[in-house]
Amino acid sequence: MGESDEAAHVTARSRSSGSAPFDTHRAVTMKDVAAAAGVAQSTVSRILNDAPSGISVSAETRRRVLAMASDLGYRPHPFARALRGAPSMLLGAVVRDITDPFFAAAVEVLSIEAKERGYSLVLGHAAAKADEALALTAILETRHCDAIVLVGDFRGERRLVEDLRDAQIRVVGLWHGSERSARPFPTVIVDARAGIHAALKHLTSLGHRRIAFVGHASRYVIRDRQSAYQEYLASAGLAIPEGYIRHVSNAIGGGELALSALLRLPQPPTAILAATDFLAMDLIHAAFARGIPVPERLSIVGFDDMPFASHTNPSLTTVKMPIAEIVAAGVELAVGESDWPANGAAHPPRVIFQPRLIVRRSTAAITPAADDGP
Amino acid sequence: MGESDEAAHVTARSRSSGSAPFDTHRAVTMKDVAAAAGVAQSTVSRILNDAPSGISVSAETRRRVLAMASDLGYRPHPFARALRGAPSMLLGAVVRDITDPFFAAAVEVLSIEAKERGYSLVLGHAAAKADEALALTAILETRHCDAIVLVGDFRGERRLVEDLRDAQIRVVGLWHGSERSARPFPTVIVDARAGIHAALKHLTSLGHRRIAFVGHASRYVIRDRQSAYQEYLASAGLAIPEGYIRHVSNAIGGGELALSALLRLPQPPTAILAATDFLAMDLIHAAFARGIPVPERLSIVGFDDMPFASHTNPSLTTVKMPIAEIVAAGVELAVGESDWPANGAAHPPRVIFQPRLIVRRSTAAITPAADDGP
DNA sequence: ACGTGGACCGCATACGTATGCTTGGATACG
DNA sequence: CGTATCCAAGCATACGTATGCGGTCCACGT
Repeated sequence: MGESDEAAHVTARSRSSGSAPFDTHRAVTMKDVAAAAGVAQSTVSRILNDAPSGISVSAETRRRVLAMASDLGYRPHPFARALRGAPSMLLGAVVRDITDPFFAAAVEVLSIEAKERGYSLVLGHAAAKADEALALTAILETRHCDAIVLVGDFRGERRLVEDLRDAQIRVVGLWHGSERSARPFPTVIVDARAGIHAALKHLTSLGHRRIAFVGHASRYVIRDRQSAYQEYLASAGLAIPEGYIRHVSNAIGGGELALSALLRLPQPPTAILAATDFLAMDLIHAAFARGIPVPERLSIVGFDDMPFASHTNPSLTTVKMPIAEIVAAGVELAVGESDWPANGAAHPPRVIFQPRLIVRRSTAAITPAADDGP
Repeated sequence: MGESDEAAHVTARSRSSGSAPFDTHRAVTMKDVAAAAGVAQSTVSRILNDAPSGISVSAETRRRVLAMASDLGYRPHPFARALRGAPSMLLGAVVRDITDPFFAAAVEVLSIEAKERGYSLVLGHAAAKADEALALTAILETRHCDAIVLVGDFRGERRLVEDLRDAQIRVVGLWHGSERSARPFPTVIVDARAGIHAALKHLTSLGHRRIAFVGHASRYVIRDRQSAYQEYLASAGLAIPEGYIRHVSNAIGGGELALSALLRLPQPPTAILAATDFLAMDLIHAAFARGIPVPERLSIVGFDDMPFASHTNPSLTTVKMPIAEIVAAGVELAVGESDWPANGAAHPPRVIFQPRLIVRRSTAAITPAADDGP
């Protein structure tokens, strides 16, 4: 122990020269490279950046500088570059609720998509219950970024949206707003109405007439889905019995809550349209816990086609979000060669993708037994 | 159309003054604030930063400057600050495989934990099949960060680890390495051996004797779990029949592959230890598809306790990773007041957390029927 | 009246990089 | 031999901020 103790002291002393916590003896700069190669810093800069045009450097000098740069392990300092006006190659992402598996999946894709264009992703902060002040912080801190992409619907954060609209930076909203809502900046969305209608058409074609809706009412996106649900059933001439619309939180336990309420109804539904896959999964789990087989006595359809939707038991019939396409289009709008707003269009562009119904095993034709009520 | 067209032209012309894609008419700087308030830029800096000591500014000047700054909407320029040596408040995260739900969950927690300390998260790139060169890129691009945290085991990327060890920046590895492996930088890990042993003890106490292992062999972490599995069964005097260790990819379909191979064995297992919850879930799904009830005829235990583990059907018996604790400890090491390496310790610190067995419904006591083979 | 000190604030510089302008030298051309 | 031309590379500056240092003004003390 004594020996290692001594060694420790030596290490400690040899480290104590700097005030920085990590004793980072100044990274090597262009100046260092220049000095080592015996040229001016500007020359180093030109060589390393392969100056666009109008310059010229002798092959010998170039070789020497490159060798020195490599020897010394020179790395460009991104901040100094950005200070000169170069893009920071940082893409800010403000995500609605990062604990939501659906958004997590979106962020994954976003990360990959950004990478392919040479951008790194900066995760902004947007706590689920963020007050206005907190939301604002998200922008301030994201000011290093070349562009910001919103992941999720932020219509609820009016202040945030306004600040973003007025910000001197490109902003793109993914899943922000509906086809009918205003668009303060370019958005990429999905035609939720069409998706809901497809899901309901599927259920009615299986013979279902008593279809309930379970969702998280405090989110705009969910309200849109609910509207589409009501609209479709109305146009199909089907009544929505009282209590068939259940508002529960989009968290574990929400499904159980909704299901128990629905089962207490005089005429329980034979099918449930869940506003998200997460809720659908929770509903299936709750149903099994009560011994109600899905889909034999209760059909359940979700929305999103989140990563695990194909691996629940039973696998989930759902409406597939074209996540990859949406994110790709968003990134293109954010850091691609989009010509908005310079093209003089009256409104920011809005790209709308069509979702697709994925029929799996959580839905089945209605049976007499089910029709009697579970 | 004609009128809006004209308006469009006006817009286009009024926008065409700058070369920047977004015509960002130069953000307001301290100089602007200074000019507006009739003071020097340095004075503005002092006032806005509430100079630490030894200065003094008249209340009147301070008021005027603050008012001007607010009026003009001044925002500090993070790059310029960082150039002066201030921390960038950026925390780099290099994640093993962002498409893995377990890591996705870890990133979520990491994001929140970083936020609480005022840091933003920068997602580094580490494609699953990244070659050495690509891996290196991850650091270069992360150079803006104050610290880097590795999420996952990177023992396979030797070059990356070496570069990181020599880098002039704090690095922390989460889930990197085992209790016995070398540690090039501080790490926070979990005692996987203890976890595996607890899971196996649970299975043997339920009467299981024929226990298979399914995992993804190309990952170090999984190999550690496999070693622990072999070690325990050996010490318990249980043989591992040939073919009981199945190496499949940690992706959808891997479970089906492993299960079909196991069922073809002369003596199929009565229980399966899956190296990850993801695989366990896939195995359950595959079992149900074949009409094999879990846990009645086949017990399955996972590892990780990923977000959905409690909501599969049946819910998953698994070993719970203390994700929150691990991430918190990691962030503390990365950006907290850790005294390493200045404290002269011979090795970087290594924090080891204990996992905990969570018994749910995917495991059950062995039955005569199961013992006959599924 | 003259020095002294304190309160208040401006000047100048540095951080690392990119780039316009300039300079030195060599070569070519008249 | 003088001048125009071109290549190679250096000088200087700007980006936005933080800070050591120096300067001005006023009040006060002797």
